[in-house]
Amino acid sequence: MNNGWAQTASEAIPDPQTLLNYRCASNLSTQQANAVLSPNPSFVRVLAGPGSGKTHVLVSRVQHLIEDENVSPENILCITFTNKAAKELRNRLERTMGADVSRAITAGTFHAVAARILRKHVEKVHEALERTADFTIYDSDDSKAVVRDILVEKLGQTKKSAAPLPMKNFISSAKSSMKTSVNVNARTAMDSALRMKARGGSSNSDVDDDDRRRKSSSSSSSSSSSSLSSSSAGIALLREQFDIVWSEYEQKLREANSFDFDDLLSAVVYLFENRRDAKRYLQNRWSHVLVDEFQDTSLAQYEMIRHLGEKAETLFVVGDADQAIYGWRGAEVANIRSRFDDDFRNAQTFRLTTNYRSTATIVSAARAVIQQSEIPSALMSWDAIKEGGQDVAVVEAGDEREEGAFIATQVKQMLKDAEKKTNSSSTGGSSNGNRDDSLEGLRKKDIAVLYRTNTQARALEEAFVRAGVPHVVVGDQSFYGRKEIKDLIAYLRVASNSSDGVSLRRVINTPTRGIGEKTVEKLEEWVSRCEAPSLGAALFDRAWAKNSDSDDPDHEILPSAKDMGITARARNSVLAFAKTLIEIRKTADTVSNPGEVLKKVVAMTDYENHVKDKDDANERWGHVAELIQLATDAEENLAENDIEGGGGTNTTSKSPKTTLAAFLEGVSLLSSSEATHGNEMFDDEEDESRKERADAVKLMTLHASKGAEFDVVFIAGCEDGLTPSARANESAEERDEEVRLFYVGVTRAKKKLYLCHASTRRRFGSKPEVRTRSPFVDAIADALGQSGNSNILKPKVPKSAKPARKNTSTFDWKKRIVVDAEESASGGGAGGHGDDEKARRLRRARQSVAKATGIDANSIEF
DNA sequence: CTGGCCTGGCTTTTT
DNA sequence: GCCAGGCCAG
Ligand SMILES: Nc1ncnc2c1ncn2[C@@H]1O[C@H](COP(=O)(O)OP(=O)(O)OP(=O)(O)O)[C@@H](O)[C@H]1O
Repeated sequence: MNNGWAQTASEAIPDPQTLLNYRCASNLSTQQANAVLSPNPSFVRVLAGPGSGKTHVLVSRVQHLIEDENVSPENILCITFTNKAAKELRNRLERTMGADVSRAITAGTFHAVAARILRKHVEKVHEALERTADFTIYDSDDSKAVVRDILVEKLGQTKKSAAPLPMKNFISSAKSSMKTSVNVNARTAMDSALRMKARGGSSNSDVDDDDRRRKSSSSSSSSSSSSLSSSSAGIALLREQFDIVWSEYEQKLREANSFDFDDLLSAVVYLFENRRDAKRYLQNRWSHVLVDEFQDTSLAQYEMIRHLGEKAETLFVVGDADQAIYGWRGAEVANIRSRFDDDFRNAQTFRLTTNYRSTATIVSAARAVIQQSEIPSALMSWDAIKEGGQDVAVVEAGDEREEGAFIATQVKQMLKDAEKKTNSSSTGGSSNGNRDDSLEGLRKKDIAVLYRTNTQARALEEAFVRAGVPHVVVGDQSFYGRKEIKDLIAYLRVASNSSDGVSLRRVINTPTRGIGEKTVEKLEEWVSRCEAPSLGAALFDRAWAKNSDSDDPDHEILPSAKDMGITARARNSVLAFAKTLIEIRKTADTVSNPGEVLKKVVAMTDYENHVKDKDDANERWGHVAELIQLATDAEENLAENDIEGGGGTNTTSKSPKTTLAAFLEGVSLLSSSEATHGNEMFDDEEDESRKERADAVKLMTLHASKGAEFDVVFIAGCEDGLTPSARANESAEERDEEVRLFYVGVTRAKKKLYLCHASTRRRFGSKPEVRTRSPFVDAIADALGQSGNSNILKPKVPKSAKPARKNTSTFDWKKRIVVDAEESASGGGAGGHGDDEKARRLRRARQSVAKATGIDANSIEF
């Protein structure tokens, strides 16, 4: 560490010649190069608008550290907002610096990095956390299940009246608004959550709405947006419930040797606060820390960075307060606005003021949007370098199907035009200066359709399938949400961590084996009677036996039926289950490939038969096969991501258990990996067919689009009440977050932006509702309309865009294909009575390709 | 205990 | 228009 500590920004700037050389070599503006080259030790904050090259600067900084400063890649930690972004960052580094480098740096989300830290260090804080290295990560569904059980068991609610989701969200708010939730009592947690809600984030009326509903279930007043949260009665009731739920929830997760998402961060912060040795170790390990999208960090995340950054050579954070869109889940803009500056007194701030991404027209549109903020943003000067033209279109459709049809047809047309242009190989841009609106060479992956709510994806996807345009729904959770997938994952979880109660209970009677609800209840009573730490321990590890002499080879797995308080018949079923799981666990302990373990699970449980009973047998079995494939491939991918591997000191050869735990961690944390699959991942690949498959139009939420960019962007559902959401309308902060969200969406577009809205839209399956155009679109129309020649196009929605054969074809949602009425009738239940194996496999393959390519399943040839 | 059929509640946004 | 939970017959 040299003495350059107290440098001011201007002193820190490298000499002009170096700067110039560097700029030329790496394609950076002066502003950007200044940030990139800031000498170590450096505490840098880059504040800049969309498309100004923040991520570009962050990547360049990494490159600079490695190439010019001789920093070892192992010592670099990059934190991104999504797993997708982490992967992209790795890809970019791989392209410029090779696979060895990109593999050696640590890149991941806060949660992924926290999980890795804990795998190695949790047991150092065992006294407080009571977790071991093979802990399970509970996803939202798992947490919800835990809360539901508590509501039913401890608060005497029925399964139906219980509303676990708002309570779970409230717990999550509490956790993300504190530095750490470890050892915090219910009262403190609740106060913290309430403060966060009051500060502006999101509405907290959900919890109270629920209480109200339960109390007076007859009145279905839907228009009640008045928040009961401010009423002391509401608070009191909530507090009463929360007191019980909070401590019970924490207890249950401890018993299950599990962390929820928020716990991962809390646990790491607790570790840093209490174990200097671990903190030092990690500070040394990652002496260079870089964080993208810093405006959306929570307090716990900020703390993680603060601890790691204390001794860092480089602490480099990048963000834009105008793009903060996660206030509703506890992100605090103050982290980038002021906290960073306050805590790191010698921090330098760099600003970037050029937008390299979008045309001037799109930049103007974006400006018009952000000016809608009620609490004005400190919008910095910010200019486009790309000349503008008629780049923004407003499209009105009759309803959501027509909207989808328009988008899909328009996409198809643009792709066709682009191909024509490319083929006729026009010898170059007729001199129109900086204006590059040619969509020549436009590829499907350069097009995105963005929307506010996930449900909108349905109509849009249907339109793309009908039009035969290949597409991916980014962030689609549906695969991991499937019953058969959850079942099998639950088996793996129990094998990995037998304390995992949620998974054990899911699996104990799937496939059904005569262990019903009553039996499970009795088993639980038995577990507490014999003071075993968990049901899993009692069933598989003889934790019911008082004497610990379990080495006796003749010992019984379970005691007598009488001791267990169940019938002999039930005991037989339970014993068979226990044996099955012990066997599976043995495999998991010795075989390092998760796919092999899965195969064992399927074999031991006769899962194929279980699946074959159902009518969607082929479909389901196909998913099982897919999961096995995924798990089989996982082993090699996981090797890349080991944080302790490259450090030099600890080259632990990975045990099968570690590999399995890592695979499961991946499943919980990065279920959006599917999306990455369809992206740039295979873009450099030789294999043309893979490349072809990776090229698809992207459908995603506005939230998921953060950080990305596309030549052509469609924003669907630009209607008041949807975008902006009617549910984020209780405070200026909430409304402003909607403004910023739309701003993010608009600024994803490089060349063309289509703002689509429907004059009527169906909610659920009911009657179409009349909708009005979003005020955001009005603002853009006003702003662009004034600027002389109207830059707004108004394409006609062609009537032919409507699906032609409305009555003869239906859309099969499970398979995502259009099914002809006749064919589906004659094809029977597609169950394949007389089908020989070959035909069945072919059909399955067609269906999965149909989804990825958008081609009608029946027309696919192999 | 199991499975099939019926009902109501639901839709912001995500690691 | 979907899914989880409830209800009921075997
Ligand atoms: N100096 C430069 N010259 C030319 N193009 C640049 C330059 N810097 C960045 N770009 C390009 O501008 C685009 C936007 O860059 P980048 O994604 O890094 O911006 P960002 O600030 O992270 O945006 P956002 O805030 O929207 O995520 C990219 O396509 C990038 O290649």
